[in-house]
Order: sequence, then C-alpha cells, then structure tokens
Amino acid sequence: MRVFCLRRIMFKPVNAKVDVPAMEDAVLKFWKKQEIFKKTSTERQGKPDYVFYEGPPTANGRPGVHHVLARAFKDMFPRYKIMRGYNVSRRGGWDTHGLPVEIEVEKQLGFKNKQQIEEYGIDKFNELCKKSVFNYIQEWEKLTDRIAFWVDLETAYITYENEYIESVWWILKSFWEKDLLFKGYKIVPYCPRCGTPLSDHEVALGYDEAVDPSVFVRFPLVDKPDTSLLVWTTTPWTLPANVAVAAHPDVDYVTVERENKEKIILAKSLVEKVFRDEQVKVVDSFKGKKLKGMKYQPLFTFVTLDKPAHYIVLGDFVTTEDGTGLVHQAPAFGAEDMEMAKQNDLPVLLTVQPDGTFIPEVTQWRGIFVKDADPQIIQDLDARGLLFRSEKYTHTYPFCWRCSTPLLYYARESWYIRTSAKKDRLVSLNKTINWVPEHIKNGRFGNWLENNIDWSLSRERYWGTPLPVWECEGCKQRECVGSVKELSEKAGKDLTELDLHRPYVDEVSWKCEKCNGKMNRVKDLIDVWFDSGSMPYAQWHYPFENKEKFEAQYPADYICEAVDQTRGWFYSLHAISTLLNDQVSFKNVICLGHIQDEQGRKMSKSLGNIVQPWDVINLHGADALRWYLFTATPPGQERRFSADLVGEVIRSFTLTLWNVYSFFVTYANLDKPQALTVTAPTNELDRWLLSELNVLVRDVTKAYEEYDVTNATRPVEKFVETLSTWYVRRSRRRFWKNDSSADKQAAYSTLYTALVTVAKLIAPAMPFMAEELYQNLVRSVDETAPESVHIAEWPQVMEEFIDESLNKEMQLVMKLVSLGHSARQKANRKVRQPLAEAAFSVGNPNERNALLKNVDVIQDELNVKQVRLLDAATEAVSHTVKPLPKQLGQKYGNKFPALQKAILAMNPEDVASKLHANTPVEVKLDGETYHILADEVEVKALAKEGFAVAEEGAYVAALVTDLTPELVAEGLAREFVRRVQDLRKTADLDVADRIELFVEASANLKSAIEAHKDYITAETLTTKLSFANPPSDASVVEDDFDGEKVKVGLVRSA
RNA sequence: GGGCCAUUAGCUCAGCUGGUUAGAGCGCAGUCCUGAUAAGACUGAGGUCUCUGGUUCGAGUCCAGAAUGGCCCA
Repeated sequence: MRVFCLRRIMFKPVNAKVDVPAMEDAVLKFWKKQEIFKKTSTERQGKPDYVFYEGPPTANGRPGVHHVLARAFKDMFPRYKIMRGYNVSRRGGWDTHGLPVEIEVEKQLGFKNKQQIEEYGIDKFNELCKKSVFNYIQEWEKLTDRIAFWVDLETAYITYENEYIESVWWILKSFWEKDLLFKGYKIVPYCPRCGTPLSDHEVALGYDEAVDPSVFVRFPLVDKPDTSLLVWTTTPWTLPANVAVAAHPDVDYVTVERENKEKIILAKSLVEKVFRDEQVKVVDSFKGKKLKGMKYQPLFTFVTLDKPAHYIVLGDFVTTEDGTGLVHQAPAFGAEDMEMAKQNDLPVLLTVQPDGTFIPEVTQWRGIFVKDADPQIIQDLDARGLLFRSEKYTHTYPFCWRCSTPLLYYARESWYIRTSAKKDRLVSLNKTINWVPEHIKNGRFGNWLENNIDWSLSRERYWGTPLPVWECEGCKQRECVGSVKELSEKAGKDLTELDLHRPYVDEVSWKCEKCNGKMNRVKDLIDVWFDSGSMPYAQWHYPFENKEKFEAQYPADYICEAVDQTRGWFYSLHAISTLLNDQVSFKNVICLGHIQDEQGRKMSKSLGNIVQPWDVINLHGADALRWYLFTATPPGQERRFSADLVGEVIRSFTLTLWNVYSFFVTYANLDKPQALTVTAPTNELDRWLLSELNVLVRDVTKAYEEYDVTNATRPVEKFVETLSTWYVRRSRRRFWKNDSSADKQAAYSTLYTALVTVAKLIAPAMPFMAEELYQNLVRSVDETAPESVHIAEWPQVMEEFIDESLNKEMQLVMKLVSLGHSARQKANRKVRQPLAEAAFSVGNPNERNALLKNVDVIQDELNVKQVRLLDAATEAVSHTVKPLPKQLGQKYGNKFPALQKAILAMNPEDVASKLHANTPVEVKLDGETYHILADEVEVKALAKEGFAVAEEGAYVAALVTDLTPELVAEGLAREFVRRVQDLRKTADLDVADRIELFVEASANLKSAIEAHKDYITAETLTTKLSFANPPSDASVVEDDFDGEKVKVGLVRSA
C-alpha cells in the first residue's frame, strides 16, 4: 500500500447530489485532453502483450443497444489487463462487404434483380456500396466514444481495402495449394424464372401455403419382385433423378403382406397411418440397418449412370413423422440428398434445366416446367402399377418474393473450402478454448464442428472480395492467384494500382500455359464471413507487411460477440486459423445472449419496442448502462432491457457509493487527517472491513481472470452496500469526534483505502465513476500517482488482512442486531428508548463465543444496557433441538430418519446442556450407539414470558421491555437531543458550530435533561444550557412528545 | 424437423459437489432511525421452484419425458 504523509490533505468538495451524465461528460473531456487512451498503451510499451480482436461491425445501419452490450463487454477485459500491466493494442475494424450492403443500395436504386445491377454498371453499383458502408460511421464513433469503449478507430482495418483483400487472397491461395479449395455442387433455393439463387433472407420473404401432390410410390426389389419399398414424396418431378432410398439405421421396419399377397416394406410405426382401415399381415420385422445396400428397380431410366445407384442407404435424418420412413433421394434437388450422395458416392442426376424444365433426355416430359409435369408423372406411375396412392397435401412452401414462382431446390456449381478434411483438428483445437458460457464449447459450437460440412464459399454477387481463381476458356485449366505481384506477372503488366473489386479485376486475363486459351476470372465473390475470419492476418496485410506485428498479435487472448456468431465470426476465425496454422485464433471468448424488451420479446422495428441507447445514456449515463449489462443477467443469457431497469442501478449502486464518497470527503476536508495509510488496524470494525475488502479484491480478481463478468461485478455491489450500511453507520461517531485520536485516523485510513480500492475494482466496468473517485481521492493528494485510474495498478490482495472467521462473526452480529430490531418493533419500543437487556440464542458453541465477543456493538446498535445469552445457567428457559439433516444425513445416510426420530424423542434439556458443554450425546439405535456432536444438532433456547421475541432459524432475540424510571429519563434525554439536532439543521448551522440552549420543559422532561446534561451538551456541541427565555434572535422550536412539552431556543456561541 | 439455452415472489436475479425452514434487490404497505438527510434500518404481504414421472432416507438441485419462450440451423 502506498505511504504518503501530508501536511494538509484537501479534496475537491463533493456534493451529496450527483449529476451523473454531467460528471461523465467532464471525465470524457479529461480523457481527451490528457489523451489517456493513448497513454494506456504508451505507458505499457515493452510489457507483455494482451491481444484483443474486434469483431468488425458494419456501419451501414445505426448502432443499437445490442451493440452497446457487445462493446461494453469487449471493453472490460482490455481495461482490466492494462491495470494488470499488460500492453493491449485495441484496433478497431469495419466489415464492409456483403449482401446486406448490396440490398440497401438496390433499395435506394429501386432495383429488383441482378440484371438491373449489371445494366446499371457493376463499377457504379460498387461505388455506391462503398459509400454506403460508412453512412452511419459518425453515429458509431459518437456512441463508441460516449460509452467509453476504448478502441482505436483511426487505424481501424477496413475489409474492402486492397491490402486487406490481398491478404485474403493469400490465404485462399495457400488453401488452393493444400487442395482445400475446390468446386462442387451446392443445393440452393433457386427461382427458375429469374434464373437466380436466392439468399436465405430472400427465401424467408416468400413462404406461402401451397397445395402439392402427396404420392406413395412402389420401388420393387431386384431380388424379390413381389416385394416393394414404399416411398412418399411431395415432389414427383424429382423422381426421374432418383438414385437411392434412405432408411434410418435404428428405426424398426416391417414387411407386410396385403390380401392380394403383395408385400410392402415400410417403417413399423407408420403401418396404420399408411394402410388406414386395410388389414395387413406383418410377415417380417427388422432394424433399418438390415436394409443397407438392398437393390431396387429404378422407376425411370432416362439418364445413363456413371456410378452404381438404386440401392438403400442409411441416414439419421430419416424421420417417421410423415410418409413411410423410406426417403427417396435425388441429390440434385435436396441438400440432405446431396450430402448422402457425397458420403455414398452416388451419381448426381441433373434432370432439370436452369429454366425449370426437364432436359431433353427426359424424353417423355422434355421442355415441360417440372411442377406442371407432376400430374403426368403420377399418371405414368399409375399406368405402370407403381403408384400406391396419390393425394393432395397442403403445406408452407417458399416462392420467389419477386415473381411468386415456386422455388426449386436445385444443384448449382459452387466453390467450397474442404473444412471437413480438418474436422478432427477443428474439434480438438476447440477443446482448448475457454468458452463463456461453457456449454457453447461442446453444445452449440462443438456440435456444429462435429457435424462439419465443407464451407460453401462462393457467392454470385458484386460487392465483395473476388474469388482469385482464373479459368481457361478452352481447356478449363484453373489457377489461383495469391498476391497482386503474382497477378501482375501473369497479366504481364503492373497492377499495383488496380482496384481488386469487380468489375476491374474481371478485366484481367492472360494466356493459358497449357493450351494458349484465354484465362478469365471466375465470376464468383467469396462469403463475407471469410473476410472477417481472415482479420487476424488481413488487418496487418500479413504476410506482405507487419510480420512481427502479426506474430505478436496472434492468437487473440480475448474476443466477444453475441451468440449468433457461432456459425459466423467464431466459426470463420476458427476454421481459417485451423486450416492455415493448425492453431486456435482465440483463447477466451464471451458469447453474449440477445437483448429483449421488457416483456421478453425480441426487439424489432415492427413491434416498435426498440430502446435507443441514447435515450438511456442521456438519462442515466454510460456507467449505469454498462453496470446494468454486467450485473443484471449472466452474459450468455438473453436479457430483458429497459431504461427503468438501468435507472435502478443508479438508485441501488451509484448513489450508495457516491454517498459514502461524499461522506468521506466532507469529513476529511473538515478534519484534515494526517495520513491515509493503513498498516496494522486495531479497531475491530476496521479489521473486519479490511478483511472483507481483501476478500473482495481476491474474488473479483479471480473472476476477471476467469472471464466471469457476473462475479467480477456483483460482489462489489454487495460490498459497497455493507460498507455503507454497516461500516459507515457504525463508524460515524469515530469521524465525528472532536479530538484527533489514533482511532479517528484509523477510521479515515480504512474508509479511504476501501474507497480507492473500490474505485480501481470498478474501473473496467464503470470507467467514469472510477475515474471521478480516483482523481479526487488519489490524484488530488498524490501528484506522483498514475495520471488515470485506467493506468493505475490493479489492487493487490493482502492475505494478511483476511480473517474469514471475523467475517463470519460480523455476519452473525448483523443478523442478531436485525433480529433485535425486529423484536423491538413487535414490542413497539422505538430505538431511542433504552432497554434493560437483550438475550440471544444462537446455533452452536462457536457462535456463542462470537456473540460474547461483540456485546458492545450489539448493545450500541440496539440501545440496550446489557447483552447476554439466553441460558439455562442464569434462568429457567426451555430448549428445542433440531437434528441437522446436512451434517447427520451426510454422515449416516439412510439411518438419518431413524436417528432424527430418536434424538427428538430424548429430553431436549439433557441434550441441550450436553451440547452446550460440547459433550457428545449418545443415541442408541438398533443395538448400535451413535455419538452426536454439537455441530450436528441445532439447539434453540426459548425465552420465558415477559420478553419480546423475534426468531429466525436457530437464532432468537429476546428483549426485556419493562422500563425503569431511569430508562425512561434517558429516553427523554435522547428525544430532547433529537429536537436540538433538528433545530441545528433548520437553523442552518455548520456541523462544527458551538451553540447555547435556552429551554422550557415540563417537569419530567426537565429533570431528565438535568440528569443527562453532560450527555446532551456533548452530543449537541452546547457550551451553555440554561432553563431561561431565549433571546429574540434565537431559533426556536416547540414540541410535544411522550406526554411532555418542550420549547427550545438556540443561538450560535460567540 | 434438429441442436443449444432458459423457466424460482409483481419485476430483475441468487441458490456451491442433493440436506428437510428456497434467498437478495427493486416495487408495494407499515413502523422506525438519523450530524450521510432527495440517504438509511426494520417489519409485512407476495412461491404448487413450468408440468409429469423416476432415482434417493431426503430433489429447486440428479435422470427421463412434456410444455412455453429465445437463438442458431434445416
């Protein structure tokens, strides 16, 4: 602890009332003027690095509360680590590419399809995209600044810059070289009229009710032509592309025989649903596994096969909700089907052309739109005896949001990253990451990795990083380009200045090495997630520049985003890092839940329930908002949010802390204590507070180390509460004493230490308040201290101050005092009236000792003359005993109920007296003897008649409420003091002013005042008390209480 | 349809490896205290711990199933 002795300590006066937003604005100005943010890194040059990655947002929309949430959590740990002495670089970043940006511009231009973009000009279109991504950047900067998210936006990386793109290309090239980048088929929702695939959100726009055929079809087995598989589908047009039938390995299937001896295979649980009233005989029963590989006769043979097909495959996705438990597989028209085809090496039959009509090879229905062909296909199957049943089926189906054409799920050529090849590494590296909350690791994220499928990389769009693959028109030879230099060499000209976006990059071509044909870039862009996942490399233009910087800043110690990033940024970072470096790219991650409105509904424009961050900040300030987000809900959970909930933070925490702070400053400025250093506290209360304080430092530090935000903040709240309601209240008189005793000095030092330590502990969470306290409490008395709390050193735990048993003791005292108050309340005895005694019963011998140690505190708090134990030794009280299930149950297991019964059957007085003396009690049960110990049974004393009693659990407080004339007189004296103090206040006297009193009082009161004159004059700083008429300039009050009358006049002493 | 999460007082949340009497704050009502005074203390009302089964001497806590809500994916 710092030692500094001062001749004269003087703090900036603190108003008990605080204007939080104004205070925060002043702190913001201070930070800016002194360039504190910059200093957090200059002050830590050469210290070990702590690495934070900023997940880049897009600035083409306004920032909302959910962004404040993420930014508050992002900010917290870098601040903490700086105080721990680390060097933390916090570079901002902006995500700038992608479909949402394009859609905004399309809206602006009134475009409805891609063709309009091409006609308008890709160059002009992309120029607009580039502009629009920073539409709201000022909003973002303003908010980021105001909530004190310290991130460097001046040097922020931007994903559309050439350097960034070049790094991304370099990554793609290295994947290319490792054969991790390839072209394959992807099933996409596709509009055959517009001739374009639709993005997920476009698909979501167009769901509607549709009536489709529902047909059950026979697939006769090759080896047993009298037996058929029964298959259900709502898309008969996909049947010509059928290559397999899928069954679930663990589902029960049966062969049933119909009256006409026909045999049919289907899932057991669906027999009744399919055959309805028809009686069928089950002739065989088996698991789906047994069907594996069984061959059936193809329904159609339009297309020649290049691989074996038409047999049963096994898949977990098969359900028995609808249909027959046997699922027709057409890989070209379903994502699951395509996945099965990959796993089983089945052929992919593309029987449909991009315009949605059948290919010429499907001779029977060539050129017909597939949906229109459905009835004809059904008819054909019926004619050939393959149709079991045909009905109509109503369900929701996606339509094109532009032209209402039913969408087809359709195989398109697409580029992939072969992540599935590194699945094991993705999984095992993930196990080394610290996820908060933990369940994400093996749950949402872990499962996603376990079921890893290749990363579909390409997008047929305009505004994004172009896929750097060139293809020969002639021989289809392909090359991947990994840098601008390489591109220049191939093209034979300097392309350093080339904008790496479309359309410019599309214009670069060269001659094929193999056939001399023209090499053109494939038209695809890449998934924007690949952009953001590349940021560890691309933000430094690695490996073209900044090699050392990259190495020092990889991997990240900490990242933080909302839970929707599991398959977004979290995945793209992890996948790229694993494939490229076989290493994690982040070690700790906090995964935040989403924000909901006060009713637990999600915030959306259509519901009109969006809370604007500025509304909250202007009202309550950024600290309260941040603190609310940290303390209210565990980070991973979705959280309800409203301005009112944030306001509660001000009332319950901010103001409490501020009160203690202003109390301290007010009295310290009056008293000018000599030193504020804590060495070896002797006062019990100081020892206790410092013990609790160091426990707090220990626990909060541990929580920060574990990225446990809740436990890094909530305990501080609890501590400040106790600091205020117990330490300050109990110590008030120590600060108020006139002398300057060592005890008073100790009180100042202790409270000062607590406040300064709390300021540091809350600095990462409540940066403004922390700074305000620190500047006044520390900087104003010690100019050599670090300039800002955010560069100050994190508090050290001083184990020697921690005394857990003292903490427990004090907790017990608080509990007993609270019970005592409760008893007073029941007996209707106000605290100002002294009572003769309070007696207590506690649970065990340790607590008995603790009580005896603290009688003076309890006496004072409860205003009683004597405190003691309720004890058979001193009076006739009775006892009850309660065998404790936790102790006895754990020790004796299923013997507990019998033991409990046996103990309760014994004479409680015998049991009590033995246990009070710490002697074990013998219990005989089933021929065995058990020795029951004092801490295994709760002994409770019951007060005799004439006490006012309050109890809770093992604890009993009993007050003697009879009043003697002496007690009554003392009570009256205290009532009198109260009147004088109120009068001092109404007369607007300073707390240290001396006064003269002129009193008229009724007889009883007068004699009480005379009897307690010393007490009264000392308490009220009275130099002269006379029973006389007050002078005309005196402040005067008249009052009646407890049947007495009084008139008091007060003047300030000369 | 699948995966993950949540469900405890009017509201926001605690409740450790199971221990019988489920806590806190806010809000509400009442009482009190006060040289922190637009603070503070105490008391009270308010709970079938979402439901149904199971394991156990004992379940808010563990297991299985269901319901509701949320997120992600199909």
